[in-house]
Amino acid sequence: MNEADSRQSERLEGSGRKRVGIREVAKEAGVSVASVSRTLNKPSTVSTVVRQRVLAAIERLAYVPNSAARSLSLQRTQSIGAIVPTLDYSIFARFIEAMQIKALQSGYSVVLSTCGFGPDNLDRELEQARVLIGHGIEALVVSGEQHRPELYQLLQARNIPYVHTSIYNPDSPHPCVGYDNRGAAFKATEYLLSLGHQRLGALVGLRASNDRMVMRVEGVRKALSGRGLALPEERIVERPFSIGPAREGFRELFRRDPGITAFICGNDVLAFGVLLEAQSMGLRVPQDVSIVGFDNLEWAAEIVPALTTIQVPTRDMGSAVAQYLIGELSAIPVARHTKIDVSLILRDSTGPVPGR
Amino acid sequence: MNEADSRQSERLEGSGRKRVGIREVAKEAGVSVASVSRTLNKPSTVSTVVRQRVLAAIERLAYVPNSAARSLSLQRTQSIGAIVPTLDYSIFARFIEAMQIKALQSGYSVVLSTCGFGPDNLDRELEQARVLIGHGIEALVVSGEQHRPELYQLLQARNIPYVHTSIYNPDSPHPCVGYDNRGAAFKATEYLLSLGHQRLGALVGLRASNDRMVMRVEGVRKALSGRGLALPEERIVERPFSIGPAREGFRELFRRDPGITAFICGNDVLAFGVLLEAQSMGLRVPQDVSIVGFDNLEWAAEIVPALTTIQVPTRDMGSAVAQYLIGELSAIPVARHTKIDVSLILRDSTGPVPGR
DNA sequence: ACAAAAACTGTAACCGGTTACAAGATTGAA
DNA sequence: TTCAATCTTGTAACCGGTTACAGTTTTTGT
Repeated sequence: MNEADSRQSERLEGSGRKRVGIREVAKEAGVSVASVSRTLNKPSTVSTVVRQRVLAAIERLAYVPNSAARSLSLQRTQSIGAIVPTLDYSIFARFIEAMQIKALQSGYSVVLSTCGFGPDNLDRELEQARVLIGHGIEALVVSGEQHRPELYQLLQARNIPYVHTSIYNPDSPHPCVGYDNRGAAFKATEYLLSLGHQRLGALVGLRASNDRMVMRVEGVRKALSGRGLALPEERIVERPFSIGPAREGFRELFRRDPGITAFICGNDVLAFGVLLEAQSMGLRVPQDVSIVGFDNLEWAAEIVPALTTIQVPTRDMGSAVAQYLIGELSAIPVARHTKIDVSLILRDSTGPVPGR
Repeated sequence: MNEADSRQSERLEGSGRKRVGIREVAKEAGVSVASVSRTLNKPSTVSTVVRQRVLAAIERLAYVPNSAARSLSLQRTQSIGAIVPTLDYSIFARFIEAMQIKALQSGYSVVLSTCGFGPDNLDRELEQARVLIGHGIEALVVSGEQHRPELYQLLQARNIPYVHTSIYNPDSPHPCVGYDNRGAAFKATEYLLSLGHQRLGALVGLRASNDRMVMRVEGVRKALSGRGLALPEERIVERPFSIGPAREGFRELFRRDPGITAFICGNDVLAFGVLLEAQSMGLRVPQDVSIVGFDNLEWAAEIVPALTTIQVPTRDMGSAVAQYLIGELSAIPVARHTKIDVSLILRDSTGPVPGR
């Protein structure tokens, strides 16, 4: 046994004394292990005298049950997995936070992973899911509805409940708790159309690895086609979700078509980049160009001009996801598809089309 | 057995088929369970032919090891707990994300909890720690160095390694990975002093439940007292970390003392609120008032004027924390106190004191 | 007072991995 | 060719809880 091993086992055993298990407690209290277990889990099935002797013994020995043994025996780990693209975006952070708080109320912990926004996100997601399943999660939540088929195989083979989130698709065979991305983008576009805009540009995330972006573009197109208009691919630019790339993306869109009067953005960060770059190019917002974001981040109301955007109640979504999964796990009937309502927040970054 | 139980056990058993364990894999591959276990854990001790048959069987049966059983056998859960005030602040989100990614490289998962910024955060932290320990975390990271004594008792009784983070205190008996809050605030204040400012105001978070804020105020005071100046309590206002309260906090500070020429803020969100409110009151930044933030959030460089602030490499801190804890767990010698360097980023929200 | 029912308690098997130990196979040297 | 050293492999005990089942005691009903 080398030094590392000995320090290791020292930690495990806890300063020399032998680790106390349920058998030691039973002996100390002069009862059987079953009585100890019952005292802890179903106190009502045990006589007062036994219960008190057990509790005293537990106290005396500073006994703490081993959760791995309990999990193994019960075949439940009391933990839920979550995979999101990143935590470094308020929407997801709030979502996870709300979900974690809700889960805790039912005694579940949340085990977290991120898969990024990159082109390999589906593979990374699958990989993370393997790790999480290996860690014994009882349920899993993933973003969007585009996933590797192997993911579903893994989950279904083990009968692990899961949900798609950030999207709402009542026609999907998969359960989901989310909002209607298409509808939200449709609504925003309708509003721009009502202001007279006809030539829109879109700055979105990487659609190849983000189905929400695909749906939002579809929503824009649906609204446009209702008026005989269109959003050609050359007026769509994809950029990562940060300000620098967004500014550059705006220049690219403007270069391709300086006649665009309204920019619809994949999220508020992109919108902020567009706003900054437009302003630094001397364009007035909203007099010269209108800008619409998505997510309603905290600062969206505060920047100048305040951003017109889509409000998404992410915290509610997090709670609802936890509730759905816990419902599934406790065999409480829950709706397979839950719609979270979003709303269009009108602020100062949008205005009538110029020259009207 | 009621309906709920039957649905429950149906899930556990997996659509009729018996759950595959290591014994099923062994049978499928025509080897012993030991060989399967060895193929997974010490492939070099197993012949190529056996290894391949085992891997094929694992593939065929879509076998995933049961982590509870593994934990029980090895006496380790391969998970690390983390408690942060909130995820809904980029600094913490990035920290957790980096930590999670680093931990994963060594096969550890991160189990997450939040305790808020409120006055009860220490109690909530303790409560969350209990849950996490109950979940079998092998190590724990907490923010700051102010914690309930019971927390340390819990951890020490079980020999669970832990770190303080977001602070650096080489004199503490507790290990930490963080930055020097006092020093950072000192540096920022020195800079303001060099610009001729003498009358500073501070808008910070709730100090009663946030020792980082206490230290930052100390840093400011230390720099001031070096020049025979002071920061009286009436020029300190505490507000929650969001824009609305920050704006209101600025008004309060301004009301108490309209002669303040520089505002040093507990973080960038507070600084942004101050900036917005100052501007909306007709004050020019930095000609009339200077503003300094803390954290260097993504948009700090982009707002107008760009924010002078303290840059904190939170991702590095997250990695370092994971590394420290994993080092402790593997009995690899690691420094007990790790300092993360921060730097003052000079931008446009600070300028010479007016009238000079 | 006595039988039946209810309440309580204990024994031992089980959950699904890991690994000490023993046994069998292979290699290499003499 | 033979025997020891080395490499592979398998068996079965263990990790620390839970709980079915059986046995014992107490309560209840008549």
